[in-house]
Amino acid sequence: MEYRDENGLTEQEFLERYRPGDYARPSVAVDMVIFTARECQNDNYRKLPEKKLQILLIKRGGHPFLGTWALPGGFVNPDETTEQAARRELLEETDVKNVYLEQLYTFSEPKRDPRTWVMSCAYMALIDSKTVEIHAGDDAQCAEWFDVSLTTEQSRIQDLPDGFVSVTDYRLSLSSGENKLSAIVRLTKTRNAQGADCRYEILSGEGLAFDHAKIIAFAILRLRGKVTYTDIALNLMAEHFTLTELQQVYEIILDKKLLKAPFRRKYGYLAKETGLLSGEAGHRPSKLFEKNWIKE
Amino acid sequence: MEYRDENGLTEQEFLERYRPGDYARPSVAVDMVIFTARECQNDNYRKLPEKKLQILLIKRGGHPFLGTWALPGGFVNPDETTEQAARRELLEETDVKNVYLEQLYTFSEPKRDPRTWVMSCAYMALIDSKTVEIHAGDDAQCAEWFDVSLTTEQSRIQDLPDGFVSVTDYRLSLSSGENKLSAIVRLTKTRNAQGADCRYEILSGEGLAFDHAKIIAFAILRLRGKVTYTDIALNLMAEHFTLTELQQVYEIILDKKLLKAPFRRKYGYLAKETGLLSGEAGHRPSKLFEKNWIKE
DNA sequence: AGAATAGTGTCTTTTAGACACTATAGT
DNA sequence: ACTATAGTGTCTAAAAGACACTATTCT
Repeated sequence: MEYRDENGLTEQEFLERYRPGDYARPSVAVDMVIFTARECQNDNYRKLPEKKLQILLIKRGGHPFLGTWALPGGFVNPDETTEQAARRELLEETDVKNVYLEQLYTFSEPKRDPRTWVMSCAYMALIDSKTVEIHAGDDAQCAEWFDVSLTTEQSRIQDLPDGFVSVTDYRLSLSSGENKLSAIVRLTKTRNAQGADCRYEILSGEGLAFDHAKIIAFAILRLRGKVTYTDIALNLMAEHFTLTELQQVYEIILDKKLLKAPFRRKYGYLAKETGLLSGEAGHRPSKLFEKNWIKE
Repeated sequence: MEYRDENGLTEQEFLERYRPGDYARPSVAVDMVIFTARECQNDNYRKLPEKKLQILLIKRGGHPFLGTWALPGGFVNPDETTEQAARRELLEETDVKNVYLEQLYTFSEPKRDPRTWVMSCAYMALIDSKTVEIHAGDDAQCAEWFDVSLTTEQSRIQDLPDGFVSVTDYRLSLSSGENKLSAIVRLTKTRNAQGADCRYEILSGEGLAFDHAKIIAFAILRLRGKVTYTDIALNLMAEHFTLTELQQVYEIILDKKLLKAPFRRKYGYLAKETGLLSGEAGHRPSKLFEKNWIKE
């Protein structure tokens, strides 16, 4: 292109002369909500182990929010995309190289970090619990898997002349042995002629750093939303799995029981028979399947 | 909180002494894909006006990409969220204050802007074409509404031992009178044990600045995905509308014809009767409806 | 034998798709 | 009367929900 601008410069010349201005720039971090579905121990040899939805949190070893728990993450370098930064951090924190990674949302409240202007590009990662090991990172005292649940505490809808406002308070609960964290995250949806809006706020919560309660709630709602119409749940499964295990994963994500027969009719196509059988349980063995990704 | 860190500082003391380090920081911009559904003129007095899906583009008046067309947008200030920045820019560019605004994705390829490290937090805005006026912004020569379409040019799926790779080439076409822009955007989806990935690249394209072809394609695919299971399309409607108009909006978003009766059964609940009737067309008048937002 | 899970059959209800029909204002 | 759209009825096929039934392994 040989256009010249009002100073008579070509693009090449312009770029050679270009100096970044003095505009303020934010730091940009990535924060990761790393989900896994882990089996708990069981007393009864006959019963199947229960599954729990878990996320990885790191205890902060420095200010701010010293002593509280935070999502794994770090700053983005100038030579990488946010996704590359997320993968790099994931590799530092865990030993997992290949995972499902999805960008969620960029949180940009100017005061979300008390130090300075920091935006957070949040990612959701899904990994098979069997392939993970935790590495304690540099700036972390320790990393722990927390059982996580998000339940509706209260929900109100108010009609407007030409729309409505709905306010839902979610309780986010996290627990790992002795450590129990909890927060209330409010989602306010407004819809009328004056526009459409969707706002998250943290009403209360102890023990979680920054706005991470908001990010976790956002991630769970996204996961819940996508699980029924995508194959996203397969990313939480091991190489071989039973249909009951797949159903358990759906149940912990959706936080409700499902009926067996309709579940298998609806989602059975996500699993491909391998000919293998599970065994050594106090009951009939089940077929082992492998992932059958939806091709599109 | 009265925890002290390894230097014996409380959080308060730490923050007072905190100086931002010398880490490189990106500039962060917002770019907006502003959709509207506009009626075209018609020759036959009997026929209904056709609707077109349009987006707003601005002709660049300076380097880089001088003379090409770009999405409206601008840099985020330190005292605002990306969403506030998007609303501010929207108000500068058009006179629209209240719109549906949804964050799409943060594009962060280090070289996406030839000047310097600039991330773009992309937003999608939906507005009723009847309420918009265009203001030419400061740095813009002119702003125009472009008819937009995204069609599949080619699609290939290759099986992997434990998954697949799918490659879809989309043709993005934009036109506004004499101005015709076109680009091919490739979406590569990989899914196997080595991870799950979804990557957009611009294969070819003239006349669109930066990576904006990618952003526009992303926005259209998001809009298409959401229109069938949300009330998002209502944001493109005027205060009063007919069911046929609503169906037209679905058709231009999905880029296919729909049957009338099933459409009305499925989406009729999005419209609330007003008792009003349209008239002065060469055929039977139709009921005028108002928006009936889904409450949840 | 009995417990616990694996896996299937079938009924009902709901929803989607296809198409045909009737209704009505304006020229 | 004719045109183009408005609006409805109905048939079929597919999908979702509920529940009951049979099958199988290990202690």
